[in-house]
Formats: sequence, structure tokens, C-alpha cells
Amino acid sequence: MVRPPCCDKEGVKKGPWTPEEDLVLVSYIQEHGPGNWRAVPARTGLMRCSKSCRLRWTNYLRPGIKRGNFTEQEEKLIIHLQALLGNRWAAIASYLPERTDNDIKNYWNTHLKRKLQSGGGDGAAKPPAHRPPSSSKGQWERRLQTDINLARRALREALTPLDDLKPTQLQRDAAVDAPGAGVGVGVGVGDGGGDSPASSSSGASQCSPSAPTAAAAAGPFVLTTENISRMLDGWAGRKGARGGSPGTPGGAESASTGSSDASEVSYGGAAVAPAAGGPVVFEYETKPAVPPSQQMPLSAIESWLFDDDNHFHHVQSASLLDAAPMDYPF
DNA sequence: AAATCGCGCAACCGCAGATGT
DNA sequence: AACATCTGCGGTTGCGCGATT
Repeated sequence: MVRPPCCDKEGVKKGPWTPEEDLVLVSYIQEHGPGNWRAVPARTGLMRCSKSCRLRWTNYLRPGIKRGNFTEQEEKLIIHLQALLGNRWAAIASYLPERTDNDIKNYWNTHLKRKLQSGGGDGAAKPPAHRPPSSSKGQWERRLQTDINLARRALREALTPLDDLKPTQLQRDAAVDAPGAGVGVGVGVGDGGGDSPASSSSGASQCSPSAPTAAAAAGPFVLTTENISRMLDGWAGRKGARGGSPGTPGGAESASTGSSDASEVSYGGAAVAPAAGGPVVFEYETKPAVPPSQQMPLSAIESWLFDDDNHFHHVQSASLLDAAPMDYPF
């Protein structure tokens, strides 16, 4: 029953990733696509465990990630969603396409939790709709669907302290998420790597696993993780894969948040980014699994959530909660 | 100017679900 | 159907940096 650690101690590097490692990882994924993480360390020569590689990619290197500077809207959304979903960061992250669950989790723990505890009363810090201890994490969507009544009851309780919460919408969110929208969180790694389109040369080959280290060491530019991230941003952007998140404006500025030092770096657009005919399209990378049809509700949800003064106070939470359980238009 | 403290973030750990054999 | 492996998720920790004393 005891599962061996994903990576044995010996020979496995831990701690912060270096830009060189980042580039190696990026290069590999660029060629083969994400997935099959088990093979990544072996095939790249990285002295990292597969888990670490995956984490690094999903939380940091993946294109389309916005870092830092949470907007007020995002903040609100997180608070609301946390109140409904509890600490299901991945689920919450599915509503913030450019944010990672780790990022949201950190932001919650460092900013919002404290904020709510001190200022807004501690009610919100104790989410009402936490799943019961026995619940199975990966199936929260289904649970939300089947146990919607339970959630409604919990919400009713929660509404007392959280008077600015929009219950019905959140309920709908949950319902929307349930059918599977939220599953998209987990970077569609459905073994997407296997079918890598034999990415011939282009940019990717320039930074093949063997190259980057030397390049980074000798090149005139400074290699930073931000560069890599930004580079990927542009890359994915060119692919038209991002489509911008509906409710969260300004995706492009993402990696550039405050990191002016990185601007000196010029990848020349050629260093890595496969401007034309790039090898792997990361359409499924940027919080992908939410198809456009299902993203529609998102903007609606967000506008609904953020439009506090206009709508919410017109509705009595109790009556809303008493509405028919599953009559959601989604 | 130096030391201490607190905060924020990146990364790790372990569990559990999903998938493949 | 059972087992093994892989992947995803949430909680926690450790380090670096800035603020304060």
C-alpha cells in the first residue's frame, strides 16, 4: 500500500528551477507537448522528478499565465468562489483562465484570508460549502451536481455573514462547473504528448536540451524564467490559442508585471519562438478544457458577480435558494 | 548600519482519482 | 476484476526579500 516517493532522493535535484532548466523543459514540451511527465526527466536529462517538471510547467512556464497583480475583479471572484467551493483551488482556477491554482491558493492564503478575517468578518474564511471529509476530491463536479441541495443549504447558512455574496449565481457556477467545465483545470494532459507533430526544427530545435545551457552562459542576453514565460506567451498568442479570458482583462501584460529588468532581453523573436509553423500548438494548454461554449457563462458569471450593486441586493438570498434546484440554463 | 521580523512566493509532499495493463 | 502506474490536487514548508526596529 505504501507508495514509493515519485522520485528517490538520489540524483534528483530540488529547489528553485534555473532558467537553463526552464529552457530545457520548455524546449522539450515545445517539441513533444506536455504529458507523459514520467519520461520528461529521462528524455531531457533534467535531474528533476516528473512531478517537479509537471508542476514547473503548469504553474510557471505554461503559456498564458498571468502572474501577480490580482485585479479587484479577480479578487472578488476568488472570494465568491471560495465561499461556494471551498478550497478547491483547481476548480476556482478554472474560472480564472490565466491564473494557476497554486497562484490563487497563495493569494488566498496570503491576502484574502487575512483580509476577510480582519475586515470582512471571519464568516467568509469559513466556507460554507466545503465538501465533507469523506468526499472524493476529483469528483467534485459530480458531487456539486448531485448534491446541489446540500450546497444550497450550506449556502443559506453562509449567506448570513456573506451578505454581499451572490448565491444563485454561485450556485449556477457550481452547476455549470459540474458537467465538466471545471475539469479543464487540469491542463489537458490527456496524454497529449504522445502525438507530437514531429516538430521539425524551427525555433524549437535551436534550444534543444543541449543548447540552452551554453547559450545562456555565453549569449549576450540574460536568460530568465520571465523571459521564457513571456516568450511562450507571445508564442501561444500568435497561435491564437488564448482568446483572452472573458472577464479578466489584459492578458498580454501578464508576464511583464513589474519585471522591467527582463525587458533588456531580446529574444529577437527568433531565439525560441517558432514564429511560423511552430511545432506544438498549445491550444489545450491555457486552461483549455473549457470550450468556448462553456466559457460564455463565465463572462456572464463574472459580470454578474461584479455587478454587485445592480442586481444582487434586489434579490433575497433565501428566495433564490429556494428556487428550483436544477433549473440552470447552462 | 545592522539585526530582526513578517510576508509572499515557489516548490515539495503525500493522498487520491484516473487510466492503462 | 485486480493491480500498477500516472496524474492532479490541496496542504505545507522553506527561502528570499523588504519593512521595521
